[in-house]
Amino acid sequence: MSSTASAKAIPVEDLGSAAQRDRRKRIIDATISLAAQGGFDAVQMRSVAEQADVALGTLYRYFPSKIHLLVSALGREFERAEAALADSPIPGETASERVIYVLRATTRGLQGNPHLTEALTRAFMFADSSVATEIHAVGMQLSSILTKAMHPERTDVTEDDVAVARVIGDVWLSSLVSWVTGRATATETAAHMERAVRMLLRD
Amino acid sequence: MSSTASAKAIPVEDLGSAAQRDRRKRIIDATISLAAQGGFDAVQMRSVAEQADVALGTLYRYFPSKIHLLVSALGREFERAEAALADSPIPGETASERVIYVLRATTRGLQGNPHLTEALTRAFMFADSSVATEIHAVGMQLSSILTKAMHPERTDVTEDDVAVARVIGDVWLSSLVSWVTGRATATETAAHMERAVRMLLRD
DNA sequence: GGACAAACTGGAACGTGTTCCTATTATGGC
DNA sequence: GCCATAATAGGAACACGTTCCAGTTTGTCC
Repeated sequence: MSSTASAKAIPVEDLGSAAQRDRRKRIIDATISLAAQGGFDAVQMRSVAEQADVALGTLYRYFPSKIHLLVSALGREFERAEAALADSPIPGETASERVIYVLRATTRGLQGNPHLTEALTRAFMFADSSVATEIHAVGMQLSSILTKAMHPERTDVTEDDVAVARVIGDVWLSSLVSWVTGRATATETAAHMERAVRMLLRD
Repeated sequence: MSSTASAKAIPVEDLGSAAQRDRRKRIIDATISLAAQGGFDAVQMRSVAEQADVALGTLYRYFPSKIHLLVSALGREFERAEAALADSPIPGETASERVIYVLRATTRGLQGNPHLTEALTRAFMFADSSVATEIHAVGMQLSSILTKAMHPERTDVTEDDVAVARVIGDVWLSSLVSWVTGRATATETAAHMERAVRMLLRD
């Protein structure tokens, strides 16, 4: 895994035929399935290609590296989480209560699938600038989830809100890394995150 | 790079002979030299062994994986930074001013050597529980640097101080990752960190 | 100094991410 | 339907982290 994979991934929009969109979907399905089963190490490019019923070269045409592949999978998982949260209003009287609720819900989802979380988190932390597009998408999703939890009614957010959301995101990521790498328990992780949120959103 | 390197590194204290301490030093020297030159990818185990004038098997006896090696190098760099800061009192009237000073100084040091920083940061983020000992040491160093900046006079620190220091450390790490992976400029990184510190230490 | 164990050397070998090449198959324009 | 082009299949080949082994050197105890 060199960190200098230079080629770009094929954007989803450029996938002309239905067969191509289907291949792409099969590839990400295979990725998530393998990751959920055995984590980062189990997502082997040959296995993904085989399970997606696609040649190795084709896999690399769609995703120029294992990291691109996993970060794209992360994006899809985030979309799911965002959609699930949008279904019902977020409970909680204050911003910090709502943010903690969202973090708990999301983290619970992640911790229910430790291998998958490990694989996706590792990929995210290892990604370099060649994955900037995919990373940026994920960052926007996270920021959107958090600012929505802070101010469910507002559609515009202040610069300060974004800054707070970014710090919370930072803490969340660091905690996630500590957890997936076995340096902290789920309980410790949750406690640390909630403490940080209360420090940042004193309401 | 499998994430399941199981063996333990040889603790420094267990290195009996002077020849062994010297080998260990040569290995870390070579690691830092290669990392400073070409980053994570340039730290190739064969190159490190060759430059340290040591057989590949011996390198693996001292450091059971590339990650252990780089995290140990990070520890040595942190020791240097901590010693440099201990030399003179930290300027600044308030805790946040002093913390920002320390972060600026440290970050400047890191950004003066982007390849080295990239290599060490990547390794830190990728480390799993088999590197827990080394990681813990680095975490303690960082925490100590930050709490000292917050309260230069005090020798005891409260639980709250440690929690704040941990959050600042989280933000610092995330920012560092954004920077080394080319997703944020040095200026953006610095601004984000300082903003976070002011949010956390309102003094 | 000799005998034994531990450490070291040099290098082969293996796994997995990545690249590359050729033959075959789908796709779109006429 | 037919051709030109692109996309895919299948698989060899390469790079680097890691493991392993046979032989040699170093260190320790008597």
